[in-house]
Amino acid sequence: MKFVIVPKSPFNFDLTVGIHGRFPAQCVDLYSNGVYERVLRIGEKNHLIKAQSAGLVKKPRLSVEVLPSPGEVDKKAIKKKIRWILGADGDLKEFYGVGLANNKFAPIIKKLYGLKAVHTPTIFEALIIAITEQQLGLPVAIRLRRRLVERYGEILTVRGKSYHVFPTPSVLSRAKPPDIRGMGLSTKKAECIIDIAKRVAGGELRLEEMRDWSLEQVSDSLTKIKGVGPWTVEYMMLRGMGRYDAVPADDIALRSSVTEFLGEKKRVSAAKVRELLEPFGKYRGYAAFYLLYTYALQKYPQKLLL
DNA sequence: AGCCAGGTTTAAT
DNA sequence: ATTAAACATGGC
Repeated sequence: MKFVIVPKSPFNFDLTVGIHGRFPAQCVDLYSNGVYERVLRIGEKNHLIKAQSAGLVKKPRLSVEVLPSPGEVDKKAIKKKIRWILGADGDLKEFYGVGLANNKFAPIIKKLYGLKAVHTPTIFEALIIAITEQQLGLPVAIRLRRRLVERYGEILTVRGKSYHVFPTPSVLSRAKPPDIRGMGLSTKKAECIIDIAKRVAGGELRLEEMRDWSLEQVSDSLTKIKGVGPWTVEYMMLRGMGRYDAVPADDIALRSSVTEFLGEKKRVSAAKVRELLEPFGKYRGYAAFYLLYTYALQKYPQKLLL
């Protein structure tokens, strides 16, 4: 199946999905030479998505291919999900309005014009990613995550090329802590990941129903799980739910970024991050995302090796 | 060499 | 109430 997506303008496709190509060790979202590829699980079936830009930042158009072609029933769900993971429907107008009026923030927006926040297909995936990224440097965390994906995720082969699929809750629920520990994750993270997978697979934890809960409701509910704290929930809400009112203020990289790019002297506190991003209102999470992206561009200018 | 890098919990002071 | 330790690994 081939079709065209018209994202809300402006949309810089290569900048937006290019973040994935910056960390090739992460093997679920692929980006190289202008082509984005990843496997989506729809129903019980895996489909490879290939997308590339066929337009301009101010007149965005994406050409998309889905392999194997989905049945009639799944077509609509797949199209909707692709728009979601690419951030095609994100509205930057209000965020840019506030940001451009701030002389410290305006250069960041000008440099990243048309960058949208990408999303994980499922909240579960974002939550597992957040746990693996706790406290570790990004390159290390992504390598550990890759081992998890390689061990527990399915493989979809299309036209002779194999693609990794993010593991399902069901498969991860059957993992044993020592196995995950053996991949380099801490025992605590291993237990936490399995615990969450069991709850999701068992239907007790229905993450997808939390999309329109308040920040506080989501946070209160999820931080009851051992190993899930405020940062994990806030980070997950940005990446998995597209909740741009969430700010992972404890994030060391965000604090560093705010310090450097908003002109502070010493590394700012989480409280200071919240204070400085408060003028962005319900788009403060977008401000956090732009700051984190700016930080990553500077810190990881080259592609990272495996 | 040693400390820091995209946290959070638990247990020992 | 504070502090230490736990997961890997490269850069400064």
